[in-house]
Amino acid sequence: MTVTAGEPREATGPGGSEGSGGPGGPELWRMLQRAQARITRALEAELLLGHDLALASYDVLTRLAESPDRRLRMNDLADRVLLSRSGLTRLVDRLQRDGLVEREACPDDARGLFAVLTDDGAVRLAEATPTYLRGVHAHLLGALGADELSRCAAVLARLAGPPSGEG
Amino acid sequence: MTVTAGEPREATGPGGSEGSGGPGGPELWRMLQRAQARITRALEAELLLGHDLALASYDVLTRLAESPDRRLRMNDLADRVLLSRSGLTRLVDRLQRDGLVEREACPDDARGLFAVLTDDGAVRLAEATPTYLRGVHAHLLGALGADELSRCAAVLARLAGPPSGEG
DNA sequence: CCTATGTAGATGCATGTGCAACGTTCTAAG
DNA sequence: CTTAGAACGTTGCACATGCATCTACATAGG
Repeated sequence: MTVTAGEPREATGPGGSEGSGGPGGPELWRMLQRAQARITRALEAELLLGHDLALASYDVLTRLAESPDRRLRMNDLADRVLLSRSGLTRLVDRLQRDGLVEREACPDDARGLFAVLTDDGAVRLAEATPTYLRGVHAHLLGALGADELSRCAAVLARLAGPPSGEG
Repeated sequence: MTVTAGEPREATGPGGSEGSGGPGGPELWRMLQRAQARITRALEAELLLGHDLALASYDVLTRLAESPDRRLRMNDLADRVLLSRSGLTRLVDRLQRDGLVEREACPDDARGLFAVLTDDGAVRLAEATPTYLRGVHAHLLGALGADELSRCAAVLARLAGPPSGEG
């Protein structure tokens, strides 16, 4: 058995315009990973530097702000934020320590908890949002054309699966 | 890095919907994150389940296998693998514990180390590669058309920045 | 030779993450 | 009412990650 079972020996490189033949798969995936990591790090650094806010925290705050009554069940929040349940528990712990979020029991279901955006959290989010938006434009949109943008949106929508961002 | 004086568009305050005017920016970024996370988790789970190999480990093994003499300086490897220096140190530690990789001093530079793919590591990589490829096809290519694929490749190549996979 | 600056990796520490297990509460079945 | 099973959220544990720091080596300048 050879080591290179299905590995593309040597790709044509980033400029190669091969649309079929196979090497597109893993290579595309690598690039997707790289792109995501690059943008994530840039955004995280800018947010952290300017507002002491991690990207995940910003996401939580945003989701909460988007939701009616600024509140969301932990479970739903976890889905939107792309974190495990335990991960969200810890993150909300931290946010609560910082006074950006509160936990509130919901009367309907005694085992359910709401994460509620506090006033302080809303302010912090409002302060950080311009930085976030600026970062997204600089790192994502800056490298894209308008047509590519819409195309990617369609493709990514399929890859991202269930939206889970709509309420 | 200088944050160019971009136009913050609309810094929607708390409660406002950020998407008004164009769903392109943050929404696209959200989808990119979701897509990457989704595929990463699926791949990681499959690789872990079938071969006791984390995705990062698989990446390291692959990079090593692609390189001449199956070896790479730690620094170069860290760039390719999208990990910090310390992160790579720990990962190679684990890989070395498992006998998949070895460290070798290089004669040119006494402070430099090569990470070398062992025979065992090559076997393990060969075993895992079909799973990996299958996963990429299932989760990435399965949702894409051929034309979308090449388009995305071009876009992502730009977003991913320097290839850093080429010598 | 000796010192100063830069580079390659490794390590201490703090943090973040997920899995598995747990307690609690809701729902269904008897 | 009692019991079984499922769902919500939290916690114990191990692990992975990054930043700042540290050691060892390399290179430039005296």
